[in-house]
Amino acid sequence: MRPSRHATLLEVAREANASKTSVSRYFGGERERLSPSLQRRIAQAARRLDYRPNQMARGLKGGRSRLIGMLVADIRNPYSVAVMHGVEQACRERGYSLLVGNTGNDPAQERTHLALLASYRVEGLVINAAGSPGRELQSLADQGLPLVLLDRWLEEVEADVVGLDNALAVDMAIDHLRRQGYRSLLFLSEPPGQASPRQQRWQRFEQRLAGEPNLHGERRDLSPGEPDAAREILQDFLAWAERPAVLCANGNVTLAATRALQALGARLGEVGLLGIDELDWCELVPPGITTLAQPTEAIGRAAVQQLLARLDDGTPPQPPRRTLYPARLNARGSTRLAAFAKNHDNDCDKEQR
Amino acid sequence: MRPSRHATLLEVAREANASKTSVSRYFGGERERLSPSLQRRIAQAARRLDYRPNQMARGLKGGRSRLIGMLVADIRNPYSVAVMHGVEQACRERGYSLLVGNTGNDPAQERTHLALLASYRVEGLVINAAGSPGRELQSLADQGLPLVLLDRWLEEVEADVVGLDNALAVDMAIDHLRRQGYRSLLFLSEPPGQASPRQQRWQRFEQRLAGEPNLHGERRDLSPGEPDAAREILQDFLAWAERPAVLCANGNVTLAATRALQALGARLGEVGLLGIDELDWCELVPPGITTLAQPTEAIGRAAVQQLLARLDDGTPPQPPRRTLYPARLNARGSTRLAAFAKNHDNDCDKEQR
DNA sequence: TTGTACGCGTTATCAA
DNA sequence: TTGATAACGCGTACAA
Repeated sequence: MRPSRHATLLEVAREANASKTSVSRYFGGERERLSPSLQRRIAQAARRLDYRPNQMARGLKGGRSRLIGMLVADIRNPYSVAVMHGVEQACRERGYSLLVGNTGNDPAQERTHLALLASYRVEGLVINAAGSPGRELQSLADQGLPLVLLDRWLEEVEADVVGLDNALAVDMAIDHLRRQGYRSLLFLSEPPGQASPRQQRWQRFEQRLAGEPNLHGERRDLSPGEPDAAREILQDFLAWAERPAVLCANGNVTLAATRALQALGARLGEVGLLGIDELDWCELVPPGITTLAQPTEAIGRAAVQQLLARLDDGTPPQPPRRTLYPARLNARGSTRLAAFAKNHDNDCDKEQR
Repeated sequence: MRPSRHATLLEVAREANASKTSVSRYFGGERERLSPSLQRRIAQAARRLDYRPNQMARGLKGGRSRLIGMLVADIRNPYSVAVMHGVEQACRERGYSLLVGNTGNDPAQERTHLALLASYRVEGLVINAAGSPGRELQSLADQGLPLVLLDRWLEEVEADVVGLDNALAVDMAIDHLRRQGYRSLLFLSEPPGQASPRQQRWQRFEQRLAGEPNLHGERRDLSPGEPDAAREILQDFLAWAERPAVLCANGNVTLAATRALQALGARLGEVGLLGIDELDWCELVPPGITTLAQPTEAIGRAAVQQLLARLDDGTPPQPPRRTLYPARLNARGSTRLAAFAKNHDNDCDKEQR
């Protein structure tokens, strides 16, 4: 049997002894306009032939594909998946389907996928971009395709942005660590590259530490090529740091840092550890790893909402809009320095809940 | 600007002073048949108008949507995501795009999504089903739509199956635990319900233990409703069991069991712990959790390959085919009873590598 | 090598 | 309330 032999609108019409138009109306949500008997005939015929409207043909005629496209930088990243979950839900609720492309952080694949999604005439695009196919994106935006950038954003593209309030998150992290009594902060990140959230987090960190004479801070990057880099960096850091704590810029870094600290035999808490991004295992590794959780699902839903708002909007294009969400602090054992209080005189501020 | 104003084939043809046919050929992969000058003219015109072929119209004409549909039971399950990654890669490599639906283990949503995917005329369907929309699936299969069932399978549906060799996996688990010196085995699972892999794993477990007089085994189910169930079950188990080990039927269970064991203050290794499904954190929780990893990416790729094989196949329908992959054992500290050898006389067999 | 004409399955417009 | 007909954007015989 070849790919599929589907019944068509016309066949249903014939079977029901009705016209194409009536059948179209029946399935197009205008049943009320048909007489009960006609409705019954069509319903029966459609059931007999196992008819399903062809969304492709629909899209062709009406220009509405009912498709939302999503570009994901790394589908194996729990953050991306969590957001995708929100996107998918919101889409379904509003009657859209989701066409996803995983780009594996490869700009070339990003372009390919972008072209592909465009060719399916998606009505909106949610993008978690790796490289910056800025030109391609802008060209799509110019054609009137609503765009939402997730988390990372590109200055050169005119699009809405939805993501985490990175400055606030870093503030929360620093405040928490300071209150817990840590004094030396290591900001551990992957190379910022083009990825704006990493840059923002680092910038805020730098900025905040300039205003905190009691805190010492530095930043180190984890290049993906060198698996042992984390251990060496942390070894250096622990060698001189007093009341040290590590602030991990994302989930990957938290994983690497946790491994490295374990390899070094460090005790979590005595060495502070706080990660941005919440992960399943964070409360599992004793004594629990403190995290700043992103409201991933809300972010995903907000992205779709933005998209559809633009679609429905008849007014001239609004200026790009930024929707930023606050992180939520999950305080756990890895930042409970007090548990190790020994020779430190008691100069930690109180943790306020 | 309304949704999009796209250039059409016809406009390009006019702009290039050529015919529709030539432009169609240019983009349909028959450039060689056009004279160099014509090619140039078309290329330029297309670029000027930022033309992109409309995949919808293409699909309409040729009956080839170039779309593969995938139904995922739970998109936040790392196993599902890992397989999806393989599926997506394989699709892209063969020029297909992936339309995904997350069903959240809800049969109703499953049906909805199925209808949706069908309406986009996907050329094949990869299904990780929760409930069993058997009738709907069979009806799609009858229409000639190639189906691949992932992991869980439905007896009543005539479709290919790709997944883990569950019997072999359980064998590997039991052999490993026995060799390490464990004698009391607890098979911890979510309620099997319709999900065939859980049933298979449990059946094999039962079967194997019947033939092992030295081993004692039992099974308990973790109902999702009661978060503390795991702790109680394990407490009971540890109260009587000698050289106890827990075999977790999937990643979720491993997570719950690990939490519960920690809450009970049990030491991993002294109490054996082996999970089916590999997860990021498994090597992180000291002393490392032993797992049986599924070759998720291979499974995803195999699913697509099956699908496309059926598509290309002109011969009459072959009987459904099962492709089963072996698991890979990651032996870690959580099953190293030897580390706790004290009063046990040394009757553990040697672990063979 | 290039162009003409028709049909894919659907919706929109208009007329009955 | 119903039906006929013309698009939608593209592929493909077939003819030139």
